[in-house]
Amino acid sequence: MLSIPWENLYFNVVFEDGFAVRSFFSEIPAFKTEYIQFKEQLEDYFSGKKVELDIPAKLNVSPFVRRVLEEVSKIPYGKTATYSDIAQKLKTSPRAVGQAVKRNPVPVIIPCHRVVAKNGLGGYTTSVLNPKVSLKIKEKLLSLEGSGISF
DNA sequence: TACACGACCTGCG
DNA sequence: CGCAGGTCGTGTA
Repeated sequence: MLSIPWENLYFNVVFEDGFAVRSFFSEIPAFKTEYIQFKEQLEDYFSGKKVELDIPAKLNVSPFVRRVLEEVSKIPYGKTATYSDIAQKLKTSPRAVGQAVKRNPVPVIIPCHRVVAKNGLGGYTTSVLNPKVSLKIKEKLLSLEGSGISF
């Protein structure tokens, strides 16, 4: 487990057998951070260094969601893709993609914040926080990566 | 099986 | 602008 401070929040990750299984944002640190392998990598990321996160995750999701998240993982640091881009690659619909990324158990580690709507930002519902705050997080993650998005 | 519901998109007025 | 209609995987019953 670990909790890393960022902005006025904390980013928390749950590990099992060396795999990330769940991550979320919270106002209060959810865990007492023990030493783990990926702490420094994440701290670098949140401090604004351009690091491609490389953290193994164990996903307990449907085959379809897995395929979508697989595509999402390919979006490079600082870039974005639209829901319909991904839909086209997987021969499905943008809405189905939206549902799939919504079920991403490990936000940030699988960069679902890089998936945006064609006209706008799209949504973001990870964490225990309310939707408005969540969306703010998405925006800040994108600007942290310097995606050059202005809304 | 059936149905309602999206972190969407497109076309029409 | 607004809005209907299309889309397709999921959860629930």
